[in-house]
Amino acid sequence: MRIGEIAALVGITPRAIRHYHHIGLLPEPRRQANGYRSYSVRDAVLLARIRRLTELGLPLEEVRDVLADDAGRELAEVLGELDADLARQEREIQERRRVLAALLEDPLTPDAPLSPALVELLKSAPTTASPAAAKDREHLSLLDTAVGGDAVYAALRPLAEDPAVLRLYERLDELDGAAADDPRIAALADEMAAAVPDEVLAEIPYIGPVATGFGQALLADYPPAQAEVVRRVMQTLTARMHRRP
Amino acid sequence: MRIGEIAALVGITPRAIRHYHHIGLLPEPRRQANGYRSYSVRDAVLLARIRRLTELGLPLEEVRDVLADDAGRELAEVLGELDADLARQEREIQERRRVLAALLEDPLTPDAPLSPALVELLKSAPTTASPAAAKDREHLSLLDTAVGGDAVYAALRPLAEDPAVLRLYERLDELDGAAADDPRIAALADEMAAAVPDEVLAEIPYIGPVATGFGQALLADYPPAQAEVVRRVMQTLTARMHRRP
DNA sequence: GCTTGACCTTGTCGTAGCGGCAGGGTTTCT
DNA sequence: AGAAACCCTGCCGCTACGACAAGGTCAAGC
Repeated sequence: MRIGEIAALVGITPRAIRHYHHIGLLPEPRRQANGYRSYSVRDAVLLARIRRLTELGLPLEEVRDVLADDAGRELAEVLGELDADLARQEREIQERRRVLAALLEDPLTPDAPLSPALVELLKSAPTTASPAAAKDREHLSLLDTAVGGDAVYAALRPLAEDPAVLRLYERLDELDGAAADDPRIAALADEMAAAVPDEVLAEIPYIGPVATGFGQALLADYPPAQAEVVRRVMQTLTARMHRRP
Repeated sequence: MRIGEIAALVGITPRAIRHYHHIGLLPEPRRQANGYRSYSVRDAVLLARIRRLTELGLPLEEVRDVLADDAGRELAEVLGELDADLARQEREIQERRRVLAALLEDPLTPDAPLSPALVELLKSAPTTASPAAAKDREHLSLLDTAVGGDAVYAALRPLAEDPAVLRLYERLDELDGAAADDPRIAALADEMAAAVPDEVLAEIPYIGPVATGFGQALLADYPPAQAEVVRRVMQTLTARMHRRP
């Protein structure tokens, strides 16, 4: 038999057969005078076994082991491991589909998939057009992957629902074009820091000193006066975290 | 932030981030004087979205589309397709596990995974030490992948259960070292061909002329006298297939 | 001041299982 | 005799990075 013939017989492609030769899964058959590979029925039987094993999802390397070892016990063991692996994959897929279903069911799906707990929190917050509030929501989506966990969101809920917080955001917005020594900065920073309850701080691992890379990056994201407010708030909060370990 | 910092923040590796830059999924940030990449909070938010999307199993190319398009509708569509894809994978895995369970349950599992129908057929056949019978069982395992289908095995069952067939195998075995013109050949070939019922021929697509690659390969698998028997049987059977289309 | 260790940089190779293509020879049908 | 349908070898491409290699940078400790 030539390669196309045996390939059609066992239902695989000639390319796959050559690949099996290449990796040593199937020995090269003898050649005809013209260089064509000449296959025997025994080759076909072997290829049929290979096909059935690979269709189960067995990697080629393990197929080789099974064919090499004078099978029996080896095969059952390998298939057992394969089943365990497939079971794991199945659980992973089901978990992902569970998350997906939750996302698709909620027509909100802002523009990024968020944890259900955070979606819940964002829903509970009053809507506002404040750019500062929008930016904070982005930071929350970062918190979602960086920290995660329902405890944070539970601690944040009173803050999110408090309409007074909106006024703080608006006052921050008003500092957009202001200078870094604007007189409104000190009071706003004090009030913002005071608005954050201890429970929230307890849930956030450790922001680190303001001079940290993340702190610098955060400040760089704001215009001067707002950055100064953020800097003071961070300083106050980290001091509070240190005082109450 | 430097790359290691932002990587730890969003829970991925620096290598992955560089990879995202390389494929254009995330734009390169500006560099510090020493050449280090300098990341902003916005980058972190983007990376967090990327991470959540990839964790769902979304390929990076589609993640790029979702981030590029001013999302909303696009996202839901992509996630819908993803869910359909995952559902398909889940079905495939379940099917494979179903087959695996059947194989593992049956302590027989000769040395290759066979279709349940074929296993059933082999069980129904009387055990024998005949080499010719063993070879035929290998050919059956080839038939399993080449043709498949319960109808073939149903048609073969009376043949498999017939103890008289064993005598035919034994007579074939006796021709092992014989010459190609042995006087026992003609009678044995006739009887073997006669033993194959029409129902079996009806289920086998078309063997093709004896001179075909497969026919040649099959004959090459037998010593001279046996090959001559097989050749005659094949000839008779193909003639019968032609007479009754 | 000098070393050590933990970072960062670029680049290349490897992964599983083939598909696709290039560039060439063979056989077979018309 | 030309075209279609085979066959050959060999190399690139795919996913989503991990694992090097070979070097530059920076803070801390001796």
